[in-house]
Amino acid sequence: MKAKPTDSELEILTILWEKGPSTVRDIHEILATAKDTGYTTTLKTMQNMHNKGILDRAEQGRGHLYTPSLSEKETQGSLLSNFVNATFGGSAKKLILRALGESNPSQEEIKEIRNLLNELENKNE
Amino acid sequence: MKAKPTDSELEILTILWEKGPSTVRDIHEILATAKDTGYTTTLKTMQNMHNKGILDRAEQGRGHLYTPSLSEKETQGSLLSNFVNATFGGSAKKLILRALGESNPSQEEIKEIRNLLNELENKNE
DNA sequence: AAATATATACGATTATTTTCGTAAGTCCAA
DNA sequence: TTGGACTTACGAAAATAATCGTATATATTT
Repeated sequence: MKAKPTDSELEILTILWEKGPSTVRDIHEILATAKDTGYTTTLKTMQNMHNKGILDRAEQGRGHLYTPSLSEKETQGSLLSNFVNATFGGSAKKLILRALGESNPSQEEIKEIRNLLNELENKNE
Repeated sequence: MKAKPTDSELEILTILWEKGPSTVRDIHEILATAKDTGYTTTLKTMQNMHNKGILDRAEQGRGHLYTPSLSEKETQGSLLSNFVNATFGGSAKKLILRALGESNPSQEEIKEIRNLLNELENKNE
């Protein structure tokens, strides 16, 4: 029953997925290359996330080391399911067809998707 | 440069996509079956959407008839692109693989997706 | 015509999100 | 041992979203 991250929180999660357990300083330095924001803003947001149960933290020297309390996959899955319901009336097929149509998948990517389709088909037998 | 709809606004857009041009009353009656909310709340939200340029409206009798100012497809496309960037680091492939893995596509749906993959492949030649 | 029903407009309240200033503690170096 | 660099905690302001009450106008019914 974890809370859904806000947009700002998701930015931080994305960095944590990429970099692994990090301090506020670590996150802030990366965040600050992309947008103009103060250190205490990043700190506060991460504290909020910790209070909501979105991030775990451990003592490390003077400060803390933060990690997401759910895995990248779990969080993406829950956001995806939410998004499909809200935007595509719950139809994953519609979302997939639209995403395929609008992205420009390479031959390699098309192959990967085909492979997964084959697997899914076999599972259904 | 249209504003991104909020969650509440998206609920209303979804009904408009389904029902076509509607009055506040029309929308509210449908909304009220799914959640406990007051008429003036629905009215205010639709007025906000009109002010933001998300909805157009025309006089009809005493009241107004509202229509989305962008098509269902345009809005879904823009929300999708936003979501892929924020949640899947911009990788449509990742989103598609995840959506396929977590939904349970029927044989029929798998077929449709394969067809689209074939089309895309031919286009790239 | 008077009462009733229905529509909009508007402002106010509450909740949530985003932002940051300031205080206070800790560590290290001059 | 004093001062700077860095940390967290806390609170509050500012921005955005969601909710609804009340006033007003217009139509419908009796």
